[in-house]
Amino acid sequence: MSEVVSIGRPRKFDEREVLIAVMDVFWEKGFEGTAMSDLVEATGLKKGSLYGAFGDKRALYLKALVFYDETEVAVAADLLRGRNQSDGLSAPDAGYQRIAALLQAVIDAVAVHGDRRGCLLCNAAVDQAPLDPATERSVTASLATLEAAFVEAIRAIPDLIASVEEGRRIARHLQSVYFGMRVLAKAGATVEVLQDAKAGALAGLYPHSH
Amino acid sequence: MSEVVSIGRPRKFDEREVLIAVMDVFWEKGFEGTAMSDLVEATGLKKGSLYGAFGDKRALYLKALVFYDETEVAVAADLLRGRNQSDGLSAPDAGYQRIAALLQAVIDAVAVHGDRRGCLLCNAAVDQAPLDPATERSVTASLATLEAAFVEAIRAIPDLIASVEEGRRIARHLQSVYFGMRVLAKAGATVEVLQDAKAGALAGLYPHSH
DNA sequence: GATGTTTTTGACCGTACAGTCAATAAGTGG
DNA sequence: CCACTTATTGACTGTACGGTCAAAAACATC
Repeated sequence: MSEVVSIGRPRKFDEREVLIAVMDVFWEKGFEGTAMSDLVEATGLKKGSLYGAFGDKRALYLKALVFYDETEVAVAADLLRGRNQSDGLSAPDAGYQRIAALLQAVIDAVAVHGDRRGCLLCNAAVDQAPLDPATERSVTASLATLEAAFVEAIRAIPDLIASVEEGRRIARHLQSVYFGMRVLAKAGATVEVLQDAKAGALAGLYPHSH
Repeated sequence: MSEVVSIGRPRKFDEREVLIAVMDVFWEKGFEGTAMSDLVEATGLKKGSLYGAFGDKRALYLKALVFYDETEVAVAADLLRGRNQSDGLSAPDAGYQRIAALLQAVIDAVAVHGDRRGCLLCNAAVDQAPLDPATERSVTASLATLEAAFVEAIRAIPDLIASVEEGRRIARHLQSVYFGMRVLAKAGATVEVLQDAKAGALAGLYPHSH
C-alpha cells in the first residue's frame, strides 16, 4: 500500500514534470554539456532541492535515461508491436507499415520540428556509455527492448522470415539503420538523405528479396 | 616554394604528432569531456604552446576533425573506391567486397582491439554538430566524402543499380548502417549484434534482390 | 655579440562548476 | 502550542576550468 499521507513538509513540485525538464536538458546538451545551473533554470527548483530529491548530477542523468526508456522508447516499441491504438497499425500483418512509420517519425522530427536533439538513447550511447558502466547498463536495457520490438514487427510481415535467427538479424540491421539516421539527422542531413536511408532499409523487407 | 629556413626559435614538436595526440583525446572523451589539461598531458606541450600554435580549445577540436578527415575518413573512402593497394579489392567488380570489408572493420575494431571510441566523425556529429556550426560544416564535408565513396563502391557491383538515384539511395542506406553500427558498438553491443547488422545490410546488395 | 623574431614556460586570472549546509518553512500528530 | 519530520532556500566552499601574459630561451642575420 502506498502512503496516502506523508509526514513532513510536502513537496512543491511534481516529480514527473521535473524529470521531463531534466531529461529535455540532457537530451539537448548531453551529460558533460549540461551544468547544474541549466537544470536549476529548467526545473525551477533550487540546487539543494534537486540534490535532496534526486541525488547528484550522475544520478539525475540516469533517472532521466530510465524515464526516457519508460516514455519515448516505450512509445517506439509499442508502435513496432502494433500496440498503439491510434495509428491503425495493430493488424497482425502490418509489420512493414509499423517499421516504415518508425523510420518516418525520425524524418518527421527533422522535417516538421527541425529537430536536432536526436534520440537521447543514441546520444547517451555515444558520449556516456563507454565511460560510465551504469549508463551502459541502462542503454543496453533500452536497446534490448527496441530489438525485441523490431523482431515482433518483422514477425508481423507475412512470408518474410524463415527462422528466428533471420528475424533477429533483420531486427539488428534495422536498429542500426534507425540509429544511423539519428546520427545523420544530428549532423544536419537533409530530409532527402534520411528518406533514402529509410527507403533502402525498407527495400530489404519484401519477401521476394530473399 | 616553402620556407626551408625560418627565423625565430624553432619548434620542439612535430605538428602532426601533436595533432594525433589531440585527436586521440577528443576521440575518446569528446569535446566537453576533454579538459585542456588532458591535452597538455597527452601532447607534452604546455598550455601556452598549444594556444600559440593551434588556437583555443574549439580551434584545436576543429583541426583534429580535419585531421581525422584527412586520415581515417580518407582511408575508409579509399577502401570503398578500391584505391587501397594492399587489400586486393581494387578490381572494378569488387564493390560488394569493399563494402563488406568496411563494415567488417567496424566489427574488428571491437573484436580485436576492444574499441569503444567508435568513429570521431560519428561522435562529433552526435554531440557537437547540433551546437556548433563550424563542427557541423566539417562533419557535413566528411559525410559527403563518405557518401560519394559508397556510391563508387556500389557502382562497382555488377548489375546492381539501374540509375544514379538508386545508387545514391543505397549509399545513404549503407552510410546509416555504418553509423548505426558505430553507435551500437559504443553502447557495448556484442560482436554477434554487429555481425547481424552487417549481414542485413549486405543482404540488400545482391542483384536478384530487386 | 647585438638585434630581431618566434617559441617555451610557468605563474597567474576570473569564472563557472559540482556539491554542501545551516537556517527556515511547512506540513503531521499529539 | 509543541514536538517531529521533511522540503526549501540561498549562501557558501573548494576546485577545475579555459584562457592570458610577461619573461626567458633559442634560433637566424648582420
